Amino acid sequence: MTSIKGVAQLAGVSATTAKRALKEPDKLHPETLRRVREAVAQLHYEPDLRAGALRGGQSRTVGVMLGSIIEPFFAQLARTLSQELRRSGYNMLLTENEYQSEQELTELRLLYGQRIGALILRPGYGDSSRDYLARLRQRGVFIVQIDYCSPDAPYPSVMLDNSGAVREGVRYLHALGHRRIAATGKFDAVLHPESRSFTFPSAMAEVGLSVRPEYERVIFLTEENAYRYTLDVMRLPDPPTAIFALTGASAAGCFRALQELGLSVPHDVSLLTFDNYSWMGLVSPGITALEQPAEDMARAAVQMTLEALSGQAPVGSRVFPARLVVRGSCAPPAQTDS
Amino acid sequence: MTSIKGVAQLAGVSATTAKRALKEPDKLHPETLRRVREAVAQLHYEPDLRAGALRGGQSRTVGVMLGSIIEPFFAQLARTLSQELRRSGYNMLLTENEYQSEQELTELRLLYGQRIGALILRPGYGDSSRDYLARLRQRGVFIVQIDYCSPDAPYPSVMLDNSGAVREGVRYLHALGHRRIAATGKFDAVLHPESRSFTFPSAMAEVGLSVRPEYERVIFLTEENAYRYTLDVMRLPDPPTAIFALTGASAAGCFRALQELGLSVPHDVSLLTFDNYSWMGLVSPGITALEQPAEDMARAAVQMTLEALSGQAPVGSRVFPARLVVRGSCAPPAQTDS
DNA sequence: TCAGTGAATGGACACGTGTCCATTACTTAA
DNA sequence: TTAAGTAATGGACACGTGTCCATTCACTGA
Repeated sequence: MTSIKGVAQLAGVSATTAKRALKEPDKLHPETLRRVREAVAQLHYEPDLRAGALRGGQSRTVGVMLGSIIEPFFAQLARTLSQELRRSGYNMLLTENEYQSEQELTELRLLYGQRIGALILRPGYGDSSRDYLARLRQRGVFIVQIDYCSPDAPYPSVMLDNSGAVREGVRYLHALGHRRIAATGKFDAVLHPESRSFTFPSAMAEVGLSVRPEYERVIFLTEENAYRYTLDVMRLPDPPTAIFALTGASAAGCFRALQELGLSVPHDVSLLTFDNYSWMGLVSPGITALEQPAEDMARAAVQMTLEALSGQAPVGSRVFPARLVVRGSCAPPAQTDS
Repeated sequence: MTSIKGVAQLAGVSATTAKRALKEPDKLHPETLRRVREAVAQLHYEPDLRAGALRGGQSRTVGVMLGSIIEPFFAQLARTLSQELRRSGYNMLLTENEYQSEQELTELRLLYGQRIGALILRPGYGDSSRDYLARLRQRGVFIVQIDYCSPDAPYPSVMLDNSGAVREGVRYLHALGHRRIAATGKFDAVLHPESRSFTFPSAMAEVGLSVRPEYERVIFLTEENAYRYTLDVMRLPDPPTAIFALTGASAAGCFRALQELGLSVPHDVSLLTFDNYSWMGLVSPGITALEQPAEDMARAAVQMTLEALSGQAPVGSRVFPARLVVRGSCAPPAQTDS
């Protein structure tokens, strides 16, 4: 029983006075303050933040739900989110939905059991948790989306400029002379509702190209699926001269498939990817990548959260540009086609 | 105000009865049960777990402190720890100490503010948090160490068999014919107190070799330091014919340095590493690695935690063997030396 | 002298839950 | 018929904190 009462008893004051020694030391007589502080030190008293939150209605805990902790992009997000929240005295409760709204719903229940005051969310695909999120919001939980936005979700967001990045990538490959370009994954409202795959066809059209139907596959973006996809399209009669990996994880699958096929990058085929992971500088050739500013995005999300929790005016969404990191995996195609 | 009282009021029963509908439905009249359940559904009531923990003295939250979330090994640990704890109804509060006990102390204070019931800890280096950990333990917080043990820390642990793995690695390189072997980092009580670097000299002695003094550097294990270390030792008059990277992160630094020096692996120098990270299969040649069973270790730590929290007898520490994954980065040295 | 002021401190209550004991009504056995 | 037992339910209190109001006392100014 090392509560504020124990401290008060040892210092010979009331619980209220003891608490004031911690929160409003100015209002105390110096001698009283000294006695209370001595008691605190002697008992190593530390307040129970749960009890305070219970009474105050204010929660110092922020829930963070990401797609997959072991993805370097999300790991970096998690680290920066945690650091920034800590710096402001908040705790982070971290979970993952593995990109599925069913799992998200389960995890959200547990988060709300801890009465999180805000939620930083990379939404999963599907609408299983839509109603639950709306209820959370209605109960005062501030929600900000990061990295991906559910369709029609009425919450502010911190996003990469995915459309712009896809356009930049396509322009880059087009300028090198590529005409047959494949992207890992075709847009699909259920399995792959990302704006990257959504934008790809129009980005191609803007440079006067169209996506070959035989390159289009609806896949759930994992390394394994990207691996199989690459094997498939590279065995077509007219294989792509460039592959655009829409996530860092899928790039690993693409690269592995190209290695197994004995294809030389960038001589036989060019590879461009989202996310700048450290291994991309270690392989030969290095992979040219569209880097996401994960730390900046995390900081923005925390800032929006803190502002909302302190009752400030609602802030708008934020969009960050990608940065093209040129390495050696993209080059003009060996044989130009008409 | 969607508390149990609201539910009780709507169902026309007392708060006690409403609670029983959730915890001991057998003790209720079927009709009453139905009414309460209807009220729960209508209000979307979900209990505040903090309040329950406050009264019950029992915390359903486990603190997890790791070295660095963005290290794949720790990321994998975090994922499995989270999943296993969730499965048993526990929440995970995740933090990192960046290998330093000073930061660890700060984070521990915040964790204890949430009254964690147990702590799964990869300790940082130094003794800044030793007393605080002892106090936590005294207050009933179960503590289990994972991946690394502080010297003299009286807590159970879940460890890799680091000594055995180092011996296996050295024997493997020795059997290939290597005599000049360098390990990233010399043992140091402050900067690098790991048993891997501690064991390395005796493992060498067991196969009749000694560590060349000019290979020995005390370094804090980061990718950058391993990079510089490799540049240094490979420029010596008698450079090593094999480098033993003691962590996956340092392996990246070693590999980058070898690339920059224009050295061919394994022709000019062999590379063996701890941790089997996915990029190690993508580079050419693939890196031969001593894999840690991260998932098994996480499951063991959770099991020990749950047993301790349920008041069972204290369990002993557990040790897991490493698994040698042979790829292409180790081969006999080009020129044998006497 | 007295009302007014401000500093210093204490006490009661509320937050939402779990635990313990009390109460009511109804059934069963002697 | 009565005592005992059981099922079903309700009420009071405690956990550790924050908030609000009350109390005491000394000091100031008219």
